[in-house]
Amino acid sequence: SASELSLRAVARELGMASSAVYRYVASRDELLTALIIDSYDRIGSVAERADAAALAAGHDPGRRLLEVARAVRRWAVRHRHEWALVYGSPVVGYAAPPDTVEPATRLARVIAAISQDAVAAGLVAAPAQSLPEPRLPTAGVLAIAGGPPPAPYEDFIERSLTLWMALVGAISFDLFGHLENVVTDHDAFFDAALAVVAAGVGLSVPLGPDPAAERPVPPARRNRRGS
Amino acid sequence: SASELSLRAVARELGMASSAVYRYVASRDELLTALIIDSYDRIGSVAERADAAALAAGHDPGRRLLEVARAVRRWAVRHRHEWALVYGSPVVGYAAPPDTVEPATRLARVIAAISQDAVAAGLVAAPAQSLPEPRLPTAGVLAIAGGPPPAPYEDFIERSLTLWMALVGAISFDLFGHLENVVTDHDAFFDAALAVVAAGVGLSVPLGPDPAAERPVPPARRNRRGS
DNA sequence: TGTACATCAGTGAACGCGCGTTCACTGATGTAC
DNA sequence: TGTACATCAGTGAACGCGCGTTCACTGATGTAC
Repeated sequence: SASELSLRAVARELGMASSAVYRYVASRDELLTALIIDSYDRIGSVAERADAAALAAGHDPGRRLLEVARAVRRWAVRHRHEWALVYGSPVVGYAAPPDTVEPATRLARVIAAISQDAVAAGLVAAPAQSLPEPRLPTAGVLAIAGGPPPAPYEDFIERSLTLWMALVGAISFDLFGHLENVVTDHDAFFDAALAVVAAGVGLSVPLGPDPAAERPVPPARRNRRGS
Repeated sequence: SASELSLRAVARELGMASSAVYRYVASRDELLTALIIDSYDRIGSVAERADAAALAAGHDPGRRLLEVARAVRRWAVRHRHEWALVYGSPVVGYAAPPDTVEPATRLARVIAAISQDAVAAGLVAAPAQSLPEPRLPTAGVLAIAGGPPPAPYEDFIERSLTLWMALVGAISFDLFGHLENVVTDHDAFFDAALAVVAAGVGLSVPLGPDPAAERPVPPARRNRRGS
């Protein structure tokens, strides 16, 4: 997908000469970095907004996770190139600079927050088998999580990270074509896979008749300023 | 990674003129197809051999899954480009022909066989919450699985597919750099994540002190023909 | 209000590079008699 | 065993293309007096 993201292709998309791009970035690598940061930020903000909406609607952590996962997947389906840019094969000559790290964590933070809320609310089954010592998150991740989780959830950061990883993995797996001729309904399978992984983490994700169908489609509002 | 797999790059690697490659393939796309099929086949055969060895050693399904997952991951780490070729971002102008489908299923078949053996051996906890109807695998997948699974494991194919998807996802996530500065020990986290997902599927994967360490390293055998 | 000059966004031609693909060719190996 | 010819694996020059990058440029907008 790197060729769709060439400097000349971006210039073309913007309707300018390729040389004009150098007014804004110093090189192709800098352009790539800008595109990567922008994509991570968009994904992060989609996740944050979906969770905020679910929270405002009074949903429990399981349902929040489902809503966030669906929102991120919807974005990925609509922005395949950007998704592949950040979560697909690394671009060959390119090494992501440190500026990309923070935006990349935004999605993970949303998942982590939902997980922590679930633990705090007593909704998470204590793990049947705790992951063995030693604990694996780096100091940086541990700091973000606000220190090690309370017993008997000592390994809960590892479980949260697994959830995050599986979410990204499920979206990529489908987007990159590996569910073609494997599964009949990609949306339904995504929900199911999320529920399976979440169960492994100890979280319960609502299944079955699409919860989105619970709320009837609102009538078209033609005039947002109308009473 | 497509640029490392250009026709000219492959010719260079082989020490021949780029035009000589046309003696063997008709176009770049055909070369790509050959490389993809070869990679899928290697991955499949690594998985099959690892499972056969684990089976011969008398291991239970959980341990077999762990051994297969580790073997596939080890291969992926050593053949990053080939892994990215099949499981990374799709190559832009390229559509995989039907010949690639069968080799692509080999890894999935190994995972499915382990899952089925686990169910048959009564080692799988009946799911707390069954995935809702309708069933999602395509007719082709159902045929390979030997028909719908017995109650109360009706949704077991979906669960198996989730395991397969998460395995690929975990390997890619690490390989593509998303665990950098997230986790201290990538090997240990991989095992842990596998165990978490497997738990969601109902399978128990052995954890803790590396089971590979149980068997002492055999003394070097210099002469395989010796008594 | 008008003039002179600086700033700034964008142009278009040109460069060298690696790519996929073609084409006429070469030289070694195999087969026929 | 020796000669004549076909087959076959691989060569190397050439093509047109899209790429990243440079450079001197143009014309519109803003500022100083």
